[in-house]
Amino acid sequence: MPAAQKLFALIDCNNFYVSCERIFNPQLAQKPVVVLSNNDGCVVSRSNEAKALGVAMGVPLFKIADLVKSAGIVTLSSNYALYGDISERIMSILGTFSPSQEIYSIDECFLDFTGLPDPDDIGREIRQIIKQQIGVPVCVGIAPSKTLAKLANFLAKKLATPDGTFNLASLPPEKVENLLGRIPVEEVWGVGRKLKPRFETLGIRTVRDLRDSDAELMQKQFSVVLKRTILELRGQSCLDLTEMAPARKQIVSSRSFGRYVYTLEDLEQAVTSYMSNAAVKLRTDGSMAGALSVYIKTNRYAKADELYAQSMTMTLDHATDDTLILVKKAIHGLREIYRPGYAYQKAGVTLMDLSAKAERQLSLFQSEEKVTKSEKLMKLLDSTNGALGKGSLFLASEGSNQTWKMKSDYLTQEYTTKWPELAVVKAR
DNA sequence: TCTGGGGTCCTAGGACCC
DNA sequence: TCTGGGGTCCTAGGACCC
Repeated sequence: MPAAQKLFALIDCNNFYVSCERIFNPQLAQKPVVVLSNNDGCVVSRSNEAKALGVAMGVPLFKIADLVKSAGIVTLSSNYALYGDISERIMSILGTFSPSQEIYSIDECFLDFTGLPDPDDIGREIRQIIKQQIGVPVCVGIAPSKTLAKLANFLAKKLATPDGTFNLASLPPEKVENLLGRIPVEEVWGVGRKLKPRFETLGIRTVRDLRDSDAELMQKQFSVVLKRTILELRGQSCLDLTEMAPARKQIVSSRSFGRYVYTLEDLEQAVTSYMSNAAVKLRTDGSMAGALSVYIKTNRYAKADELYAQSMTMTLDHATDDTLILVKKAIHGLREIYRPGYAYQKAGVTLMDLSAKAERQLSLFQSEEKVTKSEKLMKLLDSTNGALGKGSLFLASEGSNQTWKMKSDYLTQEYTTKWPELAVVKAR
C-alpha cells in the first residue's frame, strides 16, 4: 500500500500584534491601527484598515507622519511580553488538533493533517475556537506540502474566504492552475527581494512559472534550497514537520538607542544591559556560551566620514552562563573597538558556540568551589527578577539612569504578564 | 529629529592536511 | 618545461524568514 498523501495545515494569526492589542482594547476595533518596531521606528503590524490606507509593511513611522495625523491612525509601541503570552495560549490550543505540531514563529504553526477525514471542517473549527477562546482571528491553509500550505494560507487571507480556510488539495486541478498563474512569485516562501529580479529576467513571474521551471537547472543557477521549493510547489513534500525545535545556536541581544551615544561610559552601560539580557536567555535554555561577540555602529544612513562599525569576537577560556564573566569579556571587547568622536546609534552582543549545560565538563583550571558560587549568584539573580519583575536586580554597571534607552512612547499595559497591570474586569 | 530585532541555512573561498 | 588534487574545517557574507 502506498503511503498516504501527506497533508499540512498552516495556521497564521491575522495582523497578530494588532489583534493582541484589540483583545484588551475594544475601542481599537474597526480603526486603523499599527504596531511599531522597537524604538518606535517602523511599522511591523497593521490592521486591515491601516493596510487599506496604504501603510506599507516596514515603513518608518516618520515617513507616514502626515497620514497618521490626517487619517487618525492609532500607533502603538510593541509589547512583546503580551504577544508572547497570547501566542503561548494559542499554540497550546492548536496543538490539540493534531498529534504533530511545529511552532514556526510567534504567530504561526504547522499541523500535520495527514490522514484526517475532514481537514476543511477542522480548519473551520480551529478558526472558530481561537476566535472564541482567545479573540484573535486566524486563517488556515491546507495543502500537500509546507510551501503550498503557506500559499493556501495566503489565499485564505487574500480571498477573504468567510470561514478563513483554504484547502489547495481539495481543489479541481484547473482551478489550482488558474490561481497559481495569478499569484506573483515573490509570495512563495523562500523567494525574497533579491531573487525576484533575477527570476524576472528568466521570465518567471508567477508561482506557476516557478513551479514549471527546470528544477535541476534552477538548482545549478541558484541553490539546492530553491530546487526543494520547486518540488514542494509541485506537491512533493520535501520539508518535514519539525516538532522539537533544535537548541538555538546563538543568542543575540541588540538595540538601537533612543538618542545618539558618544561616550564609552554609555556604551558600557548598554553592552552590560544587553549582555545581562542575553545571559538570562542562555540560562533559561540551560545552555552555556563558549564565545561571544560585541559590536557598535553609527547610523547606517550617516555620511561616509561619519560611518563607523566594528565588532570583535572572543573565545572564553571555558564555557559559562555567568553574567559577570560574560559582561566582563564583552566590555573588554568594547574598549578595544571603541573610537571616540562618532555618534553611535546601535550596539549589540552575540553569544555563540553554545552547549548544553547538562553535558558540561569542568575544565582543569576551574575550581568546583568557584563554579558553585557563580551558580548560586545567578540563581539568586534570576529568581529575584522572576518574582519581582524584570530589572529588579541588575549589575551596577548597567547604570540606573539609562538616557540612551530606546523609545517606547505608545506602550500599552502588560495585561497578562505583570500583576499590577492585569486587566481589570468590572462586574455590575 | 525620526529607518527593528532575532534567527537560520547555504555557499564560496582560504587554510590545512595527506 | 613540467609544478597534484581531494577532503575537511572554518569563517564571512549573502539571502531569507517572521
